[in-house]
Amino acid sequence: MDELNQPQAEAVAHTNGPLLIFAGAGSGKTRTITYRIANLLATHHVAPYRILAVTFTNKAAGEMRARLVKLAGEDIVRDLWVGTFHSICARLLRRHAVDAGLSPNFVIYDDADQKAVMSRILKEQAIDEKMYPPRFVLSKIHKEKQEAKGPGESGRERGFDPTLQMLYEVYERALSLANAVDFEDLLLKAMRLSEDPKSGAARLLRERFEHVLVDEFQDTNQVQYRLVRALSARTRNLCVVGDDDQSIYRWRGADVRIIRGFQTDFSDAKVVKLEQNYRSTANIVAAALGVIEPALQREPKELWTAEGPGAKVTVRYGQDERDEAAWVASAIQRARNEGVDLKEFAVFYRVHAQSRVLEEALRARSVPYQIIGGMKFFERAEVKDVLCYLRLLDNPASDADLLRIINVPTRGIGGKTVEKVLETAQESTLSAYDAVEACLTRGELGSAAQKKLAAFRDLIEELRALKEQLRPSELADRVLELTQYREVLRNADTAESDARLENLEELVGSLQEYEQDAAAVGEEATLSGYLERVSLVAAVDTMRDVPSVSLMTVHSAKGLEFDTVWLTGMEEEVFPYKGLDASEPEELDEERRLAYVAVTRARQKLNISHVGIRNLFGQTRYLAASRFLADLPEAVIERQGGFSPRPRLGSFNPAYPPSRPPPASRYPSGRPGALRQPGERFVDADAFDDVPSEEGGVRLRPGMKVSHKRFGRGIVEQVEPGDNPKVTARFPRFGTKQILAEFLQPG
DNA sequence: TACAAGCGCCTTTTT
DNA sequence: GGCGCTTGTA
Repeated sequence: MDELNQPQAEAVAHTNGPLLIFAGAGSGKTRTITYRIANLLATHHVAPYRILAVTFTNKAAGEMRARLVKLAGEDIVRDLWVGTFHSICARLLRRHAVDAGLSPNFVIYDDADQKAVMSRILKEQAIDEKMYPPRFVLSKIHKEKQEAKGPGESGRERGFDPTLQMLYEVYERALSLANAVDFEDLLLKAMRLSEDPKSGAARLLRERFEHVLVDEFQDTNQVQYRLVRALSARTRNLCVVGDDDQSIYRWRGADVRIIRGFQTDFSDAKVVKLEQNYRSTANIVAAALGVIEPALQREPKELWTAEGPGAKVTVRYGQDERDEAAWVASAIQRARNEGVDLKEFAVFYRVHAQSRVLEEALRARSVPYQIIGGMKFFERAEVKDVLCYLRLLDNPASDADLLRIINVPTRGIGGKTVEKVLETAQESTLSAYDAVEACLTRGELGSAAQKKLAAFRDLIEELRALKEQLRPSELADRVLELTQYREVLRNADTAESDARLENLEELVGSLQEYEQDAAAVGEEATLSGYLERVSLVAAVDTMRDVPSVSLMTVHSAKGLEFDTVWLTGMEEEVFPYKGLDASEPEELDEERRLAYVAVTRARQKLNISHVGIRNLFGQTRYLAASRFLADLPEAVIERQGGFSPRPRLGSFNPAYPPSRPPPASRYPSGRPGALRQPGERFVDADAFDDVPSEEGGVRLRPGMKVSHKRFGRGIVEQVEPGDNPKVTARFPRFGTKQILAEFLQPG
């Protein structure tokens, strides 16, 4: 215990009653929590299954477990409850499903599933999607759920018109019929269950835990707060750890006032402040404080460090995003040539859309990188398809899954037939799958449709029978066989269909891995268990421990640290992000906190960059330096490439003109079609020299990478010259296609 | 019914 | 620049 400083030791030793730990960035928070738990286990002999520790990501949970194994031993750690809010809630709900109004095999609908459900509802209710975009409706509903408001409780005074009200009700009914929950439901249902004064299950829950610990407490929402309060109500041993300066999930319902008001709710709470930073150099800490201090509201505290100043923070002004990417990538390449481990490098940006240019620059220099977030493995079309089969087998009531795979791979069941099935489901309040059966019995379909639908029903029934006898991974394998998914891809026989096949084999592999994990902790490997695990992976959970640079959004970077960090895109409208509501100063504060999180991730060296012109979302914009840069203390920074504090909109700062005007192709909206003449930019029919043309366009030839609006990236196989050149190209998700060259972009 | 093409829409951050 | 819905054709 003598390795801990004074406040850390206090936080470990205070084992009775509410405890609030304000843990500044880099103040040894994880270490403190780990020691605290170890102390509870070893000194106070608390049974491990009576300790609940909530972390923000599965990765953080894994790391905490790993540390505890060293301190307390594997056998003990196995019985601890460690996990994210969502995974803990899912676990509790499976145990007490009936009390929560679910069956234990409930399915978790992700964003795409939820949107599909809502789109269908809008169609059924004949509501114009333009007036009520599914995403908008869902965001309204989620907001209600985050504040524990049911469909009956969101009146007009909360900005809920009767239509929204109705949609909320119908959506809830649809999920309930499908035995499905969304992310908010996991929390809300667990909270309702644990608060229920009458239910026996609730009493069990409330008596279950002796100690409850919550990490990243500044990012909890009302429902999560009520849940942990209920779970710790008996002993009041609730330990919360967080830093209000790092609260960055307001848009997801997180309420920074919860941590700030904790002492009001628990007037006897012991408060400990960890303010010594052990992570970063003094210059970086000074930069971080410069960024956070102007925030309107903060809990009073001061981060300090005993470290030396270290290198200055580099602030670089660049011409455009390509220039920025080249700067980042070549610096990383140099460091790599000197033998530095790329694992210690990270590049941050505000939005995912900024990653592409960085990727290209890194790839051009053969620098290995990994992108955290963006398109996940489990969101790939073929992987999601097979998961939907598995989900349907696990829970046939799940309409969203049935609708996705009823004609995948294509088996001749068209829109008409599906419509008929849905009508039947609607009329008789059946699940879509039951409605399939009903349609077949009634025999109102044409004979071809009847036959095909019956074949589908037989397929699902056969698989359902197999489900009882096989392990999940074996079942997945049978799905690939019996649906002919594998066969269809094999027949396509392109490099890309091979890639899809590989993804599917990887999916089967991930099921096997799950079975091994389950065996290791002595649990039964169930399909539900696997599907739940897949639904609740965070972006950082997929981060691999390999020697490569990590690219991620600042949000994903929370809780991580690296020796060297590049913080890119520090411009007004990008960071702070433009869509901010000017009437809400709290939103600007949150952007500021986000910048603070970014800066405090770096241990040794921080590089910040901003540019004058940026292409984002297909628009070219002239950007001023982020206001947050002006808050960096001049003494700790060194500038490169000059500085443009506030260029006027639409003009360059005369001191730093770009060396060449942006190419015309950068103005898609201003000059549509200027470079879009078929044959001019993309294809030269008679000469296949790979000489880039003046405009930066490239001639197409076999073997070249191209991208298509719908099919994504692919490879050119053949080019058919002519006035209207045609190209045969292969696309990973769609196979080989013949496409007019004008619809292809190189790269 | 399947597929290619056309068109309009959006566009933060994520469990 | 990407996605999903609609339209036209085989």
